[in-house]
Amino acid sequence: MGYTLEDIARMAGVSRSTVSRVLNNHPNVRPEVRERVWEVIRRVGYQPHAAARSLATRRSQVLGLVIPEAVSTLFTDPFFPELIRGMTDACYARGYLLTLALFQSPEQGRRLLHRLLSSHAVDGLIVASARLNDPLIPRLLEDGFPFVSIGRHPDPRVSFVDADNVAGARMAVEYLIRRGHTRIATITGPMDMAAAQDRLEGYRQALRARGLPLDRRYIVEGDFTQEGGRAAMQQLLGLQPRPTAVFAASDAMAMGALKAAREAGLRVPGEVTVVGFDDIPQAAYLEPPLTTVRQPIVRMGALAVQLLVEQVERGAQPQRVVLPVELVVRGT
Amino acid sequence: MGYTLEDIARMAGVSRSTVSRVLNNHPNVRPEVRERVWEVIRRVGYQPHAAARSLATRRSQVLGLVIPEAVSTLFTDPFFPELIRGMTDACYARGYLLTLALFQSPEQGRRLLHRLLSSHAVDGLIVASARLNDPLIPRLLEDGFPFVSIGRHPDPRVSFVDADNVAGARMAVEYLIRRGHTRIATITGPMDMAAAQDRLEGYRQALRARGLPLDRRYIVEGDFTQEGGRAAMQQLLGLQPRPTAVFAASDAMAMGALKAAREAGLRVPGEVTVVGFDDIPQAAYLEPPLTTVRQPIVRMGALAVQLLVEQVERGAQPQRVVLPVELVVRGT
DNA sequence: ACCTCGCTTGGGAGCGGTTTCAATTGGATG
DNA sequence: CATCCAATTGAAACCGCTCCCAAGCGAGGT
Repeated sequence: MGYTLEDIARMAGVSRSTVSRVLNNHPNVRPEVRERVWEVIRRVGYQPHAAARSLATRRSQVLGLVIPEAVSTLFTDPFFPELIRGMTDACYARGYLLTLALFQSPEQGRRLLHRLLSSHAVDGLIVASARLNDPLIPRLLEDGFPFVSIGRHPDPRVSFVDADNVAGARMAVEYLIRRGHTRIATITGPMDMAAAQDRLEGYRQALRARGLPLDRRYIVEGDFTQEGGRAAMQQLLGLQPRPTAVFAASDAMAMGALKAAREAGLRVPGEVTVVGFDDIPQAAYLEPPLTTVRQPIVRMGALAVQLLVEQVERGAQPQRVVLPVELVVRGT
Repeated sequence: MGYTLEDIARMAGVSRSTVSRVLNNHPNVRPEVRERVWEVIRRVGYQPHAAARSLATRRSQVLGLVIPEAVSTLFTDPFFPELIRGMTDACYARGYLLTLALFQSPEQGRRLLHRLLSSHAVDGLIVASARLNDPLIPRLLEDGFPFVSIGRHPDPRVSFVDADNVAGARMAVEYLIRRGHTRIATITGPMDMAAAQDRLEGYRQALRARGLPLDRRYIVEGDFTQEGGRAAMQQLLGLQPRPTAVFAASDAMAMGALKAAREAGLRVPGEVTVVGFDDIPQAAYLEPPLTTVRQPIVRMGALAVQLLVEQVERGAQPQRVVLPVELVVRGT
């Protein structure tokens, strides 16, 4: 606790500069000196002072995870913990730390963001699934600040990592079609989120590909929450003819839909079938177990960190990565 | 982007020192000068360079949230997001940032912790519900490093914030007793966690207080997960006489228990009643809605930050806070 | 034997703040 | 009007690291 470069240098009988070179793997150090210095470093468990190093390198070795207020209500989704797991591991492996920027209001968001950026507290940001019209992203672009978005963004300057939501939704709906359903409804997410748009697009593509009619009334907007799914399902159950299957754009909404169906006295499955999206842990435990679409969330987090670090350290160009998803067929 | 103290000083026609004094609210600055300096600071949106300040003050203004590997499997619980919400807000309000230390293995944990501590990257840590025998806490104590535990710890030198698990469990079991149950079983958490011990203790107290017998076979250890709850319930259902009610020490386990009961062909409620603990969002949506115990998680997070900051900034003595919980009676 | 050149090494100037200390100022006091 | 003291201000040292630059060194070439 409390050694400095100077101390290590003295103990190893060299200068501060040499110890610094050893620490940073500079080539021009005689091997035996290098070893002698490492010896001392290991022995006393020396770690360079983060702030001092940041000050000199103009790098904080910290990344930030931004969760805008618009999605912070979804924060209790298991999506975020998994994302964070993927991100922290990738960060630590590269010598970075991960800090949280959780906004509860636009005002708080603006203030915190300003502080974060202009105090040089973070080298780059990962923005978790903002709404498409969130002012956050234009602002970061304007500032030229390195960031990666989780979830696609139309602007070509934006790096992002996304799951193939279109394909996932298509697979889910095709599955329903193969099971013989023809009156298939969907409960979408908030339509200002890319994931919601893409899942709806996948639904449309699947119907079109099989030549099924597209009934506007069968498309109801939800908000990715259980309660929203329930409300949307109640609306669907009032239709004539009633849909026999529903593709919910999230498992939470699928659970709400199931509840609504049961409350209406319908047998599930039997009179109505529901599939979801996300593969949250509960999905397997529902009665009946939910067929759903699994995204590689941990990988997405890790990849986002990788892209961001490349951007920060080597000024890499914007990259757009879409990862494949997987249909998980269960009881329904 | 990129003003320094020097720049501000020049623009305001004063010296670096004076600007520093203004920023840090030192008393001895003439009011008109102070105002003139603030003027400039606001106009250009100046923020001091975090690393430079840290280097000089020997404070990073960053707190860390440690999630030991033992509980990182529970990370998908809604418990953590809520805790984090409470913590981030409290941090921002005090000018701190929150960084994550998520361990996936003891080895990774040790390394990261060493790096965190000796690089002065964080001023203090909040340790999320470690197991009682986790070597983490003795180590922090030995280093004299400021930290607060979420969940009680026997060592008197440890500051902690905890929910009143004993009372919560007692309330849940008393509720079952009032409903006329006499054969009440419990599914506990891992017994090396304080919360699990305390909830079991509450169960015991309730039975004892009402003069009900304590049947060892009615106490089965789970692991706080849904699957663990299911397995434990299967064991309970094999007993003669079968318990008519079960207190599960977590909602996740309660859900697993419900599933096991249904798989065994039992009516719920009716042939068996289940209550839980935690009040996770799904609890209200179960069929039937789950009676459970709610902890003030957000407040716990905020309070932990407050205690930690007092410890860091004013060297406050260890404090132990236990917050009241609330029984949420639902359908069961 | 002398010179060049490349590899090692150490010295020192920052990086952008805080804080000590001494100098200056202005008002109160005798 | 001279003296003293507190309030205000600026200069400079320092926090611990990186990196530029110049000096020292030995090897290879002539």
